[in-house]
Amino acid sequence: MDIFLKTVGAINDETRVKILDFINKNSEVCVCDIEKSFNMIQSRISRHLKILKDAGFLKVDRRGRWAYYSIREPLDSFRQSILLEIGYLGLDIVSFSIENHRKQNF
Amino acid sequence: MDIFLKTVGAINDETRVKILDFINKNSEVCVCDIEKSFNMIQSRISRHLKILKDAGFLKVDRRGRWAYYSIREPLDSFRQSILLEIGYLGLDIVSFSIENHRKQNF
DNA sequence: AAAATATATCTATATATATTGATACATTAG
DNA sequence: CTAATGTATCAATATATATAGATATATTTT
Repeated sequence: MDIFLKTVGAINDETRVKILDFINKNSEVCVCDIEKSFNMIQSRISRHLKILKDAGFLKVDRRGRWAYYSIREPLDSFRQSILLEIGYLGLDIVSFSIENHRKQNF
Repeated sequence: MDIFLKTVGAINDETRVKILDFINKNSEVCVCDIEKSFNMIQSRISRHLKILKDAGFLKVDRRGRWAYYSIREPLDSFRQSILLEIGYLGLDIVSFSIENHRKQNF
């Protein structure tokens, strides 16, 4: 029950639903990408990312001074159905351009 | 987004998850059945049932002085996946005996 | 080493939600 | 009609969660 409620609690917030959808559509993003696209202060985003990660939706990969967040794989069918449902919401694609630091990594 | 958050908010509560599972396993129950099985005061149960109903999980059928709650049909695939996941939680089956007033209705 | 950058965490406060007890309303029994 | 029963709603309070701003930490650049 605790894990279920943690999972559900994580998506019971408009900001986190949008962030989750954003990451799902952009494969891998750093906190600063979200910060710029959502126009929110960084502490708020970090907090939401932690909640989504602890709920089993995200994984983090720290490279250099950046923390890259992406959808955790493999994802169980319940969380998959949640991502699918969020996809149906038709949330606006937030403008997002790959930063210079990332281009250098490719 | 509003409907999504209402749906998710409805299952973001241990009591409601248990009530939903109870109704799912018992097909159709009245408020008093839940009251007896869960040992909770009636106003609390009515409030939770309203939230679950407004979130699209339940339907009510008023017959006589009783309000019978059951899983709404048809249920979309997202809510179905939620019920399935709740079923996996293996919540204890709460003891439940059909009341006399219900036997008379059959 | 010092400054700059990216992210995480803490603290105080604001906002939302759950609970209880009281009360209202509707239906049925006497 | 009146009392009893089942359910819904309201008001006050308790508890949980979100937010902003401050601060901490870790990495990289100079």
